Amino acid sequence: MSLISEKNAVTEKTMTIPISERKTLDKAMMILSAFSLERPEISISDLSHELGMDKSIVSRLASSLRSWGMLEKNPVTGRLRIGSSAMRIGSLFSKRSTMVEFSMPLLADLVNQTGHSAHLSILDGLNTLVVSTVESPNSLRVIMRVGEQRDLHATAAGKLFLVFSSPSLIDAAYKATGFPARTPLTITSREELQKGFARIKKDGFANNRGESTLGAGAIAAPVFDKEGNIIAAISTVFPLNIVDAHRRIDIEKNTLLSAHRLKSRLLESKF
Amino acid sequence: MSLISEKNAVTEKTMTIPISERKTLDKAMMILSAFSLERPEISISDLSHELGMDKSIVSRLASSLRSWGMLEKNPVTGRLRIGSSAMRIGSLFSKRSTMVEFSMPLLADLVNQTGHSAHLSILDGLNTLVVSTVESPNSLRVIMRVGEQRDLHATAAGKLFLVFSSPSLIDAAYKATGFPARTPLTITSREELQKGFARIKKDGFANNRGESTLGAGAIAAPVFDKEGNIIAAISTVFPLNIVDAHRRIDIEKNTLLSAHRLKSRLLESKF
DNA sequence: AATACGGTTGCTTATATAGCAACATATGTA
DNA sequence: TACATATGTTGCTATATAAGCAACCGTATT
Repeated sequence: MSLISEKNAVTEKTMTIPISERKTLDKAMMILSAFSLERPEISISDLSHELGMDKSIVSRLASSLRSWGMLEKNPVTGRLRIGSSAMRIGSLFSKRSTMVEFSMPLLADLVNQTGHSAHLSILDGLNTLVVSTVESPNSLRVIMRVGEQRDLHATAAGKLFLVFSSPSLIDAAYKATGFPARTPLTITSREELQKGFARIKKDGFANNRGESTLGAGAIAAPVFDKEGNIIAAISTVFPLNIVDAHRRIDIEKNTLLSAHRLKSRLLESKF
Repeated sequence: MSLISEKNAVTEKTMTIPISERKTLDKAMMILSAFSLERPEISISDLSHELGMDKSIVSRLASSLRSWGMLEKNPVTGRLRIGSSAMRIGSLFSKRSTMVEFSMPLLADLVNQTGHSAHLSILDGLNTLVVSTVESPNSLRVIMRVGEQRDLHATAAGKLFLVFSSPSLIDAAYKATGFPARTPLTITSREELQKGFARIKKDGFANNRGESTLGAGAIAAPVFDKEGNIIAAISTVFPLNIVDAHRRIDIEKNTLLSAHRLKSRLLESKF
């Protein structure tokens, strides 16, 4: 169920791709898509129940996927999990991998300076996609994982994409899902959201104060290519209650600086 | 051609998985596997020629894979490349993603201290697999990419797995492919390779001096879990001609330290 | 304008797969 | 020990599905 809707979501996002008609492949993709950060391991039975496929189908598809290294069996639990080939292939995701590598030391520096976790996101359809993270050594930290998809309307990085990329993006996002409330603080009105855009343009960075997760704040700065298009966003995320106005300014400054540095590093390479 | 052999290689590695009989899925996997760091973008025609499939098949499979976000079209060149879903799914590769995140700031520190690139590898079948890298800001540096697979016999990290994991590993690796020479300096004799193992056990780290790439050296230190099994290796890689004995000792010390720190961080979390 | 090339689509036949049931294996229970 | 339950694998056949061909479209090249 949820998988089918996810698939449709992808289709919606890209807009131009016809509904897939490769049923076998679709089933295999449903299996792969069933895994998530929350559920990294699933048994064949569970898959067959949840996806509404016969056990035998799941078993045979899983066997094929295993032979390709896309899935593997946890030798302890006997359940399926994502395999190394998936990682190897996934790591090829566009030339963006270059950007990920360049961002790593910059994010690490940023984390050292602010004491908070930092991550790099890109625009992926109608969501942001976390492509690189460095965790704060602090025990009190906000955790983000590579591969996570987040809202455009309720995150600092997302707002940057709404502000700095095509104006049709906000239309498309609004039409697709509206702006659902993730917390009581989420800005769910399109007008109110757009009211904040002038400030973001002026400042050159965006804010999030508990709009996505209660108690968590973020400051994000855009990374532009040489044509001035936004290609990514660097965010610093932190618990709101330990960041006062003074620290906030420090975070803003350092996050902006990191974004500029990443831009420079990308420009000086052929990218 | 090469793809079929790669598939067989995977099958050989895991030993227990029957040859896949899902033809449609196999073709889709052949397509996905055709992409690599060297060839991140391929046209449908090229795929159809190289994989010996009809254009129409590749076109339709690619269309399905695109609808799932596993592939995308570069809007500029019109060619296919790996999509965001592949990255999202691939990032789930085992709980090892936890390890990757923990390793990031440690690797960044290591790079700052030594001035050379560092990476984290795991054992993946009969190869090492690079799961995390931080590049040196230095222009003279050895480049490694996440997702790269490397030899057990010709890399510093690989030797660690041969020494510290199951003794059957070296048998399996030798039987499968022998120890092919990657450079004139590669140790291709099993006896000679094993002669070095005592030293590695005593030192607690492994070396590579141009055995994998001429002019490139590496020092790798093992990361153990609480049972004492090797679960990963941290390597520092560098151009041999700019590292004298003194700097080498510095690299050894810092690489070992990073590995110990990663172990500690993993132990203090539930991992 | 003509040609070549890359990509997509319609159609039909051959075949690969879905679904069932039987079997196998592991785990739990009386 | 035997019985019961749950999970995973395999054999079989009807039928849904994909392969292969050719036609077609669009774009670049001459």
